[in-house]
Amino acid sequence: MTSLAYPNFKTHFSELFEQAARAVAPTDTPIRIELTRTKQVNHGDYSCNLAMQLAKPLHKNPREIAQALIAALPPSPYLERTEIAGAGFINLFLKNTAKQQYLHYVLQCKENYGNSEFGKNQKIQVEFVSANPTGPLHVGHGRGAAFGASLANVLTAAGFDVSREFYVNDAGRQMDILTLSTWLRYLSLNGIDIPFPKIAYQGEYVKTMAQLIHEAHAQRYVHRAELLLKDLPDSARETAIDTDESLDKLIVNAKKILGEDYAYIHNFALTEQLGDCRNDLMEFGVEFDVWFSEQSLYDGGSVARVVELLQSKHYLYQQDGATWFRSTDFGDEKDRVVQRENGQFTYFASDIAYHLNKFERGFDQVINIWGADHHGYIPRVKGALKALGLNAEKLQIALVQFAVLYRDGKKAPMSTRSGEFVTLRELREEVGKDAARFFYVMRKSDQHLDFDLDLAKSQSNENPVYYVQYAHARVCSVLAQWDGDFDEVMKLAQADLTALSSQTELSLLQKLIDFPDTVEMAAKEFSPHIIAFYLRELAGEFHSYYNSTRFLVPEIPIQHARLALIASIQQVLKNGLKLLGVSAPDKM
RNA sequence: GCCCUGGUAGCUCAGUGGAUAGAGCAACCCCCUCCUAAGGGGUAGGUCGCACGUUCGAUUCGUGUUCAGGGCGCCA
Repeated sequence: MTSLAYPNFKTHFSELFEQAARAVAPTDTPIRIELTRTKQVNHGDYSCNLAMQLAKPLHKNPREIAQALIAALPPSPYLERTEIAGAGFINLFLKNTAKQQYLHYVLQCKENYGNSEFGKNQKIQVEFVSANPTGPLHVGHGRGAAFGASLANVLTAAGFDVSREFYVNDAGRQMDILTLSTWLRYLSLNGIDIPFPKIAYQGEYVKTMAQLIHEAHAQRYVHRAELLLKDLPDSARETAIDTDESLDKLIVNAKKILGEDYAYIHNFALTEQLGDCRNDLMEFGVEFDVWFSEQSLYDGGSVARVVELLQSKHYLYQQDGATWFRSTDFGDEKDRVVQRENGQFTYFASDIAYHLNKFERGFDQVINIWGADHHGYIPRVKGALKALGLNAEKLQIALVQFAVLYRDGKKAPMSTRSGEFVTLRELREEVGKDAARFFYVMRKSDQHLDFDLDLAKSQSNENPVYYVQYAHARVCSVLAQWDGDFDEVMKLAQADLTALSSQTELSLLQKLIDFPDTVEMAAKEFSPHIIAFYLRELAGEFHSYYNSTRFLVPEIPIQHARLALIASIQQVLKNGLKLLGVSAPDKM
């Protein structure tokens, strides 16, 4: 192998076929070079269907075309032979030496192996989680977090310039309800008891915040109950409020009574909850580059401005006192309100401003990760972008289905009512970060996920997380027992590798070669689960190898060659697990 | 009613316009004087929901149909 600037074999062969096609077919023939990995060993390593594609435009027998293509194929130092098979497949057989020498490349790249230039450094934003900071994250948010973080890692590895963003809904009515809830709990601590509204935040964490405020400021925010209940029906003194209308009145009264103190409680609750959320996510291995405040869009006038902009483009109209956006012009089912009768902008309005802001920041691509229950929201947001004259294609929405927890074979309740929901923190405490991260991305994101808590906790061969991690630990253990030092492991990159010639070894080599393509595929398809499946397959082949073959054999060339192979496997397992946010332990 | 998803082995799920449709679990049989058995080997298990169409070729694409889950607020 003269050039150690190791190519991606798929790309390399694609280029050769491109040239061959030009020699065989007229230049204006539309061609799509498709190289796929074969499933069966006797079909070689890669397969190309070009001859069958060309059969129609060239009016020739595919096998005949295949022969012509092979004749026109420029020579490659990595290619052992080609074969025409079946209806006209061209099967490519890699040289064993090409596969063996490839290990040098893997060991040189180390933690960078698997990375590619696929994304061409394009700026891409991934916005995910973006949960209301009104309480702890629950297991539904967990899936969005695990998916988004893994996707962002995969995109980074595939050569994109990724920015991870959390949109903080710090402006809406939900924050007002949290503020009110906190204050009511605080009043209760001070002996002023008003029946706690059924639709306010019930969780214990609200009481905790109230306690903290009480400890820091004693009676400073105490006011008479009569003032708070002004304009509300007399029944509110005895029975808890359960309508949105009454709750809104309470909020209005609270703002009036507290004046500037309202902002204090609001900010206190926001800071507490956001801090808790950030902390929770950090412990889950999920971090963000940007925390974007919704309130800032109001403060800076962006929301009002974007509404005016739509107005000037005649996409808005008045009806029933509200201002509507003509989203039906862009394929939505109905028009949507941007400004309510009471003058307040809707969440949709700030969302338009937010998306405009994203586009103004110059991303080549913007990805929103939403819960699947938001799918009906897509046409109106894209519609708004089109109305603003922006390229809505740049925005892609990845929908994540909910996860359903199973315990003892039965659904675990996941209600958000009355504060009794399973939090992400509880899940992490129960099954651990690694199992949670892995299980969340084991399935395609747009599929329902059955999360088996017992399986995730089990320390057995049934647990796929341990299966992969164990493969890594096993390699570590072998390398630890080898009486060479760490520098010698590096020197393995110089080992003579021709000893790696068994079917199992060649298959493992090919599996390692596949890793960058797998990462690229996962990035292209927004599908980190592909990495999880890949890792399980690689671990499986390794375990099988481990059981069939001894590595620490007396013959040094064989020993070094095998150690180079398992060291490479170790590296790829580690790199892959890192993409998923799962640790690669040395010992288990 | 309209709009999304999905229906693949007993269960949970991958997969692809192509060559004999895969994995894990469960079931059954086997393997530790041997680098971690949290492992491995083997057996068995399928009309890829149903029908029609496009194609040289469909489990994959399209249409219809059926079943299941979700979504359709001046909520976020």
